[in-house]
Amino acid sequence: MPELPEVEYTARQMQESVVGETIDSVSVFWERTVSYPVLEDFQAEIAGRRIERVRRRAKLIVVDLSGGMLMTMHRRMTGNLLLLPSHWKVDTSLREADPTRWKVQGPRFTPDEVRPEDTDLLDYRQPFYCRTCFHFESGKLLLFNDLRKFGKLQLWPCEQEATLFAAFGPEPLDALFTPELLGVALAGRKTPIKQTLLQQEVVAGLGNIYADEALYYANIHPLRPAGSLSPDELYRLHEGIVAVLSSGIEHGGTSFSDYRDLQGRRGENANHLKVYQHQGESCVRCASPIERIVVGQRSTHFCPTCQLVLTDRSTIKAGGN
DNA sequence: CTATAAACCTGCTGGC
DNA sequence: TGCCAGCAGGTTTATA
Repeated sequence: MPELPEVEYTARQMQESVVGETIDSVSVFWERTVSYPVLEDFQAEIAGRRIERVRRRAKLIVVDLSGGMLMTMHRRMTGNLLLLPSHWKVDTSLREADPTRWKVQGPRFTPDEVRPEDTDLLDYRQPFYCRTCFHFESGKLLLFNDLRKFGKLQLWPCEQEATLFAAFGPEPLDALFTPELLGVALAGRKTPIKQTLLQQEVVAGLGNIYADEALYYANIHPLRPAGSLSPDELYRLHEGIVAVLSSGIEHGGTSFSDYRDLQGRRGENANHLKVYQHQGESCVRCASPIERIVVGQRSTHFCPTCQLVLTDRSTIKAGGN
């Protein structure tokens, strides 16, 4: 679920609220969440380090730590970060009381006393799939929650950064990302544009939701061969990518099911999507029913009228929107 | 190299 | 009501 806007929004919240915190220790409740280095080294190496900066690259949250290390956090499908105030404590009693439930749901967290600022957090008093808990010296807790356990945490020396990010394409919200650069990345590719946009080496950070929305914005059919786009279509697609990602960040991300922000709140961007999960509803531009097909094993939503297959709409005079 | 499928996990939905 | 197959926003790895 978390694509660029959700990761960017959370990284900005972390930059606001956890810079300066020192990590005292890390509790790991699902070992495979830590994918590098081995668990014992991860825990030993990260203890005592101070958080100096939090940023984003592609769909990774990057936490710069004192002493020349960085931690990457990838949320995959259902991963979320949650910051708990210092009067909240972890309760691991379920581990012995109900091992089966513990393995699936993880620990629970409870406040010493309920304070006014806890309003959005009260639902979290039941276990909610916490996989890793960072204990700060201030007493605050940073949780990595992940229902499906696909998310990954890694700790690397800063010198490794270039290698870690080598396979990522351009950042779509960076000024260096232009229609021309997009054209170069897509040139010669015969696979459907929808599939190609999901490849992180082409553009970093797009996922299934925003790829569909960007193609709708640009009036491009998802099955168009990626290398067949005209200069005008590349211009519109570039514009669409920037527009839908910016909108996603502005509205705090898209919360269809699992995504929550650092304070446990939902994002509002689902209210601003035009085609994703709108199959059968009327296109807001032409009123045709939105269709859903499968492209490269992924659900794909589009307007069959606005996004004409294998047609460059720039050649059609004064199109209907 | 491309392309498709399977794997990693749990919860939810829809069909029977 | 109950059970089970199938599906979900991501990425990597294997197989053809």
